[in-house]
Amino acid sequence: MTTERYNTREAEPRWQAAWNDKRLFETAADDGRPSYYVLEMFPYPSGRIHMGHVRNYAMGDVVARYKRAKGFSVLHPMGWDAFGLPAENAAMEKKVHPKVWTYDNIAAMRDQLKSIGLSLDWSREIATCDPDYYAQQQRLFLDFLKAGLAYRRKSKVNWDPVDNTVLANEQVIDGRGWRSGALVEQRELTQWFLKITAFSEDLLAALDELPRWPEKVRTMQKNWIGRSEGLSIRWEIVRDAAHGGSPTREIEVYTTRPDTLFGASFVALSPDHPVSAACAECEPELAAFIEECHRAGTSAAALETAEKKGFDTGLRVRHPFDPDWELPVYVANFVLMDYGTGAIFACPAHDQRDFDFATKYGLPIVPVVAPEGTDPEALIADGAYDGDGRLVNSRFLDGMTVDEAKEEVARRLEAETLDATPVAARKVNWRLRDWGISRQRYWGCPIPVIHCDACGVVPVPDDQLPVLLPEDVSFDRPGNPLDRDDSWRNVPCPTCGGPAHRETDTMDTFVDSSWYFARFTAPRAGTPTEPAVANRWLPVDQYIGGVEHAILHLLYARFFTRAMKATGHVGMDEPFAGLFTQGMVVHETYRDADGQWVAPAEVRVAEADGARGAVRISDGQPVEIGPIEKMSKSKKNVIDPNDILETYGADTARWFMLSDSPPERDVVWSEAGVEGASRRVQRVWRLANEAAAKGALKGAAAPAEFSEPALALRRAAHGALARVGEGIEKFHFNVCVAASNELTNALSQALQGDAAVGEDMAFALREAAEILVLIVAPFAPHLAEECWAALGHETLVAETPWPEADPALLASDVIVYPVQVNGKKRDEITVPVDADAAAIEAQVRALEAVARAIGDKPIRKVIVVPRRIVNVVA
RNA sequence: GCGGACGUGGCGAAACCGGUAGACGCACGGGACUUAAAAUCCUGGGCCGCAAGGCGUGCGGGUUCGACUCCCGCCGUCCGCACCA
Repeated sequence: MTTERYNTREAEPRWQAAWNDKRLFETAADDGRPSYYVLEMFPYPSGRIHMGHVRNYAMGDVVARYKRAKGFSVLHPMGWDAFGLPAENAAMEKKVHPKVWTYDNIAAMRDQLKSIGLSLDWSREIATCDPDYYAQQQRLFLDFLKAGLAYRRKSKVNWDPVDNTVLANEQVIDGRGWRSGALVEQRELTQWFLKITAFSEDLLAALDELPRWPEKVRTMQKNWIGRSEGLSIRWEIVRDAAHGGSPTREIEVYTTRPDTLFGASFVALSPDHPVSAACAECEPELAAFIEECHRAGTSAAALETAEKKGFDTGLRVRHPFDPDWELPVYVANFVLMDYGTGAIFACPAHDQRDFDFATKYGLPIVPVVAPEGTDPEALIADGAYDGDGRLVNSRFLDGMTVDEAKEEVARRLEAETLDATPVAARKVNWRLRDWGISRQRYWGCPIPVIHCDACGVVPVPDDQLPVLLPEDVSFDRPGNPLDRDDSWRNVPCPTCGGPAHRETDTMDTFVDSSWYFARFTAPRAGTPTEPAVANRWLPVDQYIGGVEHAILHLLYARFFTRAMKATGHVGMDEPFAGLFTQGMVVHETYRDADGQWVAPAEVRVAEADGARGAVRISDGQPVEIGPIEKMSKSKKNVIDPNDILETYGADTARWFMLSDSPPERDVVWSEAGVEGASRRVQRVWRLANEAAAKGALKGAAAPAEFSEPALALRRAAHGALARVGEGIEKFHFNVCVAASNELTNALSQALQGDAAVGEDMAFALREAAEILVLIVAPFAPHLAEECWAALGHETLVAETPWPEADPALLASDVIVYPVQVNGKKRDEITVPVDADAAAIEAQVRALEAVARAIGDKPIRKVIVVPRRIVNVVA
C-alpha cells in the first residue's frame, strides 16, 4: 500500500497550466458539433470571492465539463458586473479612483477564480465597465430610443438632500438616507425609462413555455407582473366641495369586483390623486391630511402597520345604476396612485380594507354576495367576506353567481353613457411598471444623449460613440461628479451646433447585466452582437445563480432579449432556456460571553458527553454555538475560500460544495465536512494508484470470461457511470457524489489483499479505476488528471470523451425479489431474470417465512410484480 | 393577509412511474496496524426489546394487495409578495 499523499498544492496549478497550454476551454468556431451554453451569474468585483461563488461556479463547471465530454461544443464564459455604487464609496472613503479600485479587484478575483480550476473561456472575459462593453450598451439604448422602447418622463424619486442624489427604495431606511441619515424627500425628476410594459402580456404568457425554470421563479414573476382583469367605471360628480372643487366632472375607478357594485358605500381617492389635490387647495385640513400621508408613506415599516385613515372631501358622486343614490368621496391613505386609476369604489362587506375603513367612519356595510343557504349578515359579522357565492341585495343581479354578475354589470355599463362616452370599459391592469434606469451616479454607463435648448433631446451620433466617462473627477463633494464637470458636460449640439449639454445620468447597473450573456457570444464585436453568432448560442442552455435575482435581473434580461429582438440584435425572445437557482452556503454562528460574534477560525468545536461545545482558541473561554445562518461579515460566520483552497485545494472545496446537500438547498459549511471531502480525494488517488499497479495494462483486451467478483466490480463501475451521467443531467450532484463513493468502496473492496489477481479481475480493476476517474472529473478535475496520468495515460481527462455504460452490465442475470406478506417484508428470493410468474409464485408459496407469517389463514392471492416485488395476500 | 415550497435516524440526505425506507456521507461505538498518535483498513448501528417480535418517513383519516410517494383535513418550518381594489 502506498503511504504517499496527493499533493494538491503542487498538482493543481500544474494541471491548470496543462489545460491552459492546450487552450482546451476556448470555445471553437462552429465545427458542426451541437452547441451548449452554460452560464453562471457573473460576480460583482468586490475584491474577494466568497463560498457562494465557489458553489455556483462549481455547479456550472460540472455541467460544462460533462457536456464537453459528451461531445458538445461548450460556451462557458466569465465576466464582471463591474459598475456600481461600492466603487464610488471606495473613492470617497479610500481616495481611490473607482476605475482603479474596480480593475484591481477584478485582477485579484480573477486569480482566485483561476485557482479553482474552472473550465472557463477566459479569452471572452468582459467587464461591464470596459468602454468596449458600455459603448455597445449605448448603441442598444439608442436603438431602443428609436424604437420607442426608451423614453423620458417626470417621476417621483427618493431624494437625499445632503448627498444630492437619488436613492433606491431599499436605500431609504425609516425615511432617512442610509448614508447621510438625512430625511428623504419625494422629488419629481425627469427620468429615463425603458418600456418593459410594452411586453407585459408576452412576459407573462411566455413563462408557461419555460419548463426548465423553477416553478417558484415563474410564480414570483407572474405575481410581479400582476395581471388583473376588471372594469373601469366613471362616476359622475353630483355635488362639489363646499369651496372650490373638482377639476373634472367625474371620477374614474378601477375594480375587479364590479359584481359588488350594489354594496358600494363610498369612493376613495389616493392622496396623490389630482382631485384630492384640487380639493385640498381650498381645504387646509385636507391639505394637512395629505401631507401627513406623504410623510408616513416613506417608511416601509410604517406602511405595513398603518391604520386606515381618510378625509371626507365633501364631494358626492352618483351611483352608476341609480341616479338617486349618492355616495361620499374620501381621500384615503390606503389607496395607491400608481395602480389602476388611483381611485376606488369601496364595498366594505367584501373587502377587508374597506371594511376597516367603513367601521371606523360609520359608513354602511351591505353584504351582496353569500353562499346559498347562509345568512349574509352573519357572514360579515366580524370581517369582510371575499369568497364565492350568489348575489343578494343587488336588484337585477340577485341570484346570479359572481361571474355572471360581473359580466352583467360590464355589459350594462358598457351600454350606458355619460357625456356621450360609455360609463365603463373592460380593462386589463398590470402591476408591472416601466423600468426607471436613471441614476445620478458617476460609475455607470452614460446615457448617450445631448440636451439642446433648441433641438431638445438629441441622440449622440454613432460616430461620436462611445460617450466615455471622464477620468479626472473628484469625489470630495456630494452629488454626481458628472453634473459639475463642465468640460465634459458642455458640448455643441450635434444637430444645430449650438450650446448644449450631455445627459449626466448614468444607467442602472441592472441594465449592464441584462444583455451580457448575449455579448459573450461575440465579445469583441464592433456592434452589440453578431446576430448570426448570437442565434447559434442563445438562449443559454443552462443558467445558474441565486434566487435573489428571481425577479429583477431575470425579468429585465427577458425584457432586454425581446427589445434586442425588436431592434434586430438577436432572433429569440427568451434569454435562458434552463435556469437553476442554487441554495446558499450557511454556517454556524458563535458568540462569546459578552455577546460578541466570534469567527469560526477562532473557535474550536468539540464533542463531550454527546453534547457539542465550543471554546475560543486564544483564551479557552466557552463560546455559545448559535443558529446556522447565511455567511455574513456582520455575524463573522464567514469562511474565506482562499484559506480553504490553500489548506485543502480546489478539488476538496468543489467536492464538498456538491456533496450531501441537494444543490437547490442551503449547504452547511463545516470543518468536519471539508475534512471528509479531503479524505475522499486522497482515497480516490490512492485507489487509482493501487489499481494502476495491480490492474491490467492500459488498453488490454477484455478476457472472454469473468469470475463473479470481477463481474460484480464491472457492474458497480458501469452502474455508477450511468447514475452519474443521469444525475448531472438532472442537477442531482449530491447523488452523483454518492454514486462515485459507492464505486470507490467497491474498488477498495476488490483491491483488498496481497494476492495476485487473475486476468479477468485485472481487467475489471483497470476498467473500474478509469471509470471512477472519468466520473469524478467534472467534480474534482485536477485529481482526475493526476489519477489519469497515474493510470498511464498521456492524454488529458479534459479531452477524453464520456464513456458509454454497457447496458449488459447494468442488468444482472438474477433478480432479488422481496417477499411481502400483506404488505410487510418477510423474506426475499433470488431467481433468474427470465423466471416466469408461476415459477416465482410456487417458490414463494413454499417459503417457511411465508408460512410462519400467514399462520393458518389461507392464501387469497399472490401478486408478482415483474422485476420488483412479490406480495402474498392472506 | 395572498402565493409557493418543505417536513424521513444524533446530523446532511437517498428512494426510478405506488413496490425491500434510510443508499452515500458526517458524527459516534468496537477492532487491526503503531511505543503512541495521526493517517489508513476492517466492523457496528432507525427506535423499543434479552429474544421472538413490535413500531417507524410531522399529525389524523382515505384509496390500494402494497403509500415517504396519490387524495382529504390539520400542525409546524422556511421563502417570496404585500393596503394592487
